[in-house]
Amino acid sequence: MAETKPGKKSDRVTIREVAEDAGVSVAAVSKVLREAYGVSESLRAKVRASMDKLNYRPLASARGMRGQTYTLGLVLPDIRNPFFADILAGVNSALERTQYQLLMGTSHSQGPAEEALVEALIDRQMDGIIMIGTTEYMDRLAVIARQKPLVTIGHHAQSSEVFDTVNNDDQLGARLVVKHLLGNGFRNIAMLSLASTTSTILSERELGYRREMIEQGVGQNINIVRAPQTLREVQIAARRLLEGPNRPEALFCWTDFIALEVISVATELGLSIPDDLAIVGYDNTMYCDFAQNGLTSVDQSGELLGLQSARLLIERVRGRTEAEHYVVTPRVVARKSSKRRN
Amino acid sequence: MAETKPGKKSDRVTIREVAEDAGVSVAAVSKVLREAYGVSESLRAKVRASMDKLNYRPLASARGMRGQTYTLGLVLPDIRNPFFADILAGVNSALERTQYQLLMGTSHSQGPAEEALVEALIDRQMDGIIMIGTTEYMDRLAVIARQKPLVTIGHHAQSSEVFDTVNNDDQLGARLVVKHLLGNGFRNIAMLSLASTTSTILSERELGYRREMIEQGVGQNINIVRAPQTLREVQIAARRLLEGPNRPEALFCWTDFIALEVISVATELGLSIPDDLAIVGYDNTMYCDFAQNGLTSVDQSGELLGLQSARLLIERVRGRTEAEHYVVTPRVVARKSSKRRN
DNA sequence: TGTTCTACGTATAGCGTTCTACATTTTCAT
DNA sequence: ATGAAAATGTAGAACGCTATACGTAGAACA
Repeated sequence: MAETKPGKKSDRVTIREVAEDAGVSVAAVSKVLREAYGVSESLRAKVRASMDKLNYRPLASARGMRGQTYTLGLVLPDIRNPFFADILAGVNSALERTQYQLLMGTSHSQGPAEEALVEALIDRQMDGIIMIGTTEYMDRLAVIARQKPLVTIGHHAQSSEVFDTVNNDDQLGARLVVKHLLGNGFRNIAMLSLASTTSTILSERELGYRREMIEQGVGQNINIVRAPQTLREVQIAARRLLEGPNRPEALFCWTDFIALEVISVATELGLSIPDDLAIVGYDNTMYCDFAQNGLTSVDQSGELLGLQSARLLIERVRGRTEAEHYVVTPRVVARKSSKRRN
Repeated sequence: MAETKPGKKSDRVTIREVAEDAGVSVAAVSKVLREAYGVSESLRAKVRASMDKLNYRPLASARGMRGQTYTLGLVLPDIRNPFFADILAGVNSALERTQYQLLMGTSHSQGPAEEALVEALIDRQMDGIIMIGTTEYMDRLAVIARQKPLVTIGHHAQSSEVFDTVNNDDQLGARLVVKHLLGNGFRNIAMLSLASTTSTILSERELGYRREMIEQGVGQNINIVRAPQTLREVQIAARRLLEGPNRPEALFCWTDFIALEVISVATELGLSIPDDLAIVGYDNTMYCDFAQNGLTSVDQSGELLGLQSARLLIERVRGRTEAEHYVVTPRVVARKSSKRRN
């Protein structure tokens, strides 16, 4: 085993060597690889044997020059949000027995970074792209969709003709929360939302909250506080809300992660949960279940969302062109943080 | 704007078109792209202008066929552990102003999946790879390192000649925890570790815990419980430990995430923290700071680890061949969960 | 005035696949 | 038997870059 120039000249097995070993043409091997039409069972077996024997693995870049790379890209706004782990689990399980591989990138919730990341994924020849909680505008998404198959998760664009969407019914989710809280005796319900001009899921939730509050006759209590993404800002907003006059009896937070932060602030202020303040989150992530949190939350089944998005994306990669829109029905999972007042 | 066959024929600008627009050769454009030697200032300006004008972006796959892809791969064992978000932030900030792009994949803490993922990254022509908390054996890592520049985070292999490592001093970290707990009046200190045969960081921590316990004269209290990765198993192990005879006064958990789970179990059992049970985690993730957790933890500065690993990896990609090993000194961040007993 | 460098550009052969076009063989009605 | 159609295989031109090898000026030196 002569040591070559370190880290340079790779001893990779190529399709040509497989072909020689199997005594067939390169084209034949390629056909086997792609499971293309026109290969006899015996030829396939021969080639497969050679591939195994030589431990051959096709080079994705080379494949990408002509066809697919069998790589799907996932854009994540924020790796800190544990909900995304659920989605990811779903995506990965959908991809398990396929030859597709998932590669992710994070955009840190920032617009320009997200755009750059998507471009990077396109430059790297992803066969398709899944975008979670994107902040891009509709026209930008259309531009992306023109270049690569696209599925969004957590972005309401059911009218889109050019890409697929996967969502839960956010408006219903918010309505369920209001109903649940009212049913437990909380009437002065505020909502802690995100200061974003482009989040369609937030506007759906706000809409649901507003409508349900009005329909249930507590419209006068509507109070939406919008804070920026950062934990510090959320903390400030929560503190102001909880220390100010007319403190709400219950607070509906736009994501579990934020709700946990609010629990922390409330605890520090000496408030008792849920007696002084009920708290409800969204996503029903695993942290909700911890006894010290006991957080009531809306379950939108992240794993299912991930699974469906992967399924839709692969369909698109395989050639489907009409848009599909998948919607999950959310449900409230009640825990300590919103137990009936005594 | 004639609509081509949807999603197929891309209208990507190629290097050839840039060359034509700028009135130079393809080779010249390539040189500008790679910042290679032998380009005059005027030519560079001309080419740059054309690239901007045509909105040219090189195709990574094509570049990869001959040279670099300017893509780095990151292998994550488990996206749920919030500590990895800190590392990632460091890596990304190191890559910010470079032309390198980071792509991640998760292996769900499973050996075979991790190996497959690394192969997938190699097949996709990553210029280099960062592996976090790998469970691979040394010889496998050497095989990987022979194919691509490699840096590990959270894997003690300071003797490695073929890849770089980035770590905190885990043995010291464990010692500091024991010292801290003893200083706060807890003498019966148990350790909740991971059932893994390959984790070098765990064996380092166990070693540090053992040694410090002995050196401090409480060697008779040494008690290491090893649980598998899953939350359910951890819950069972924790419950057994806390309900059994000779319940420890303090429990040192191998990662914050697990410590939070233990807090949950202890709370459910009606134990008061820290009076009945002190708890210490590792990694000092953001959840430690939440008032409902107030978790004492060991800070190993994930962001710094990430930053350094990216720096080392790029150095390697650029040609360095001697191994480097970076070590961070950990420190205990004390919070409510280990306050002095009264 | 040569001669030798140095700086700057270009032509072009790959890199490892895919896929179209075509050639050959086999199958199947008639 | 006889075509026609189906099945199976191959050759070879791309794909968009990189990098080697080489050409050509002008500068520097003797």
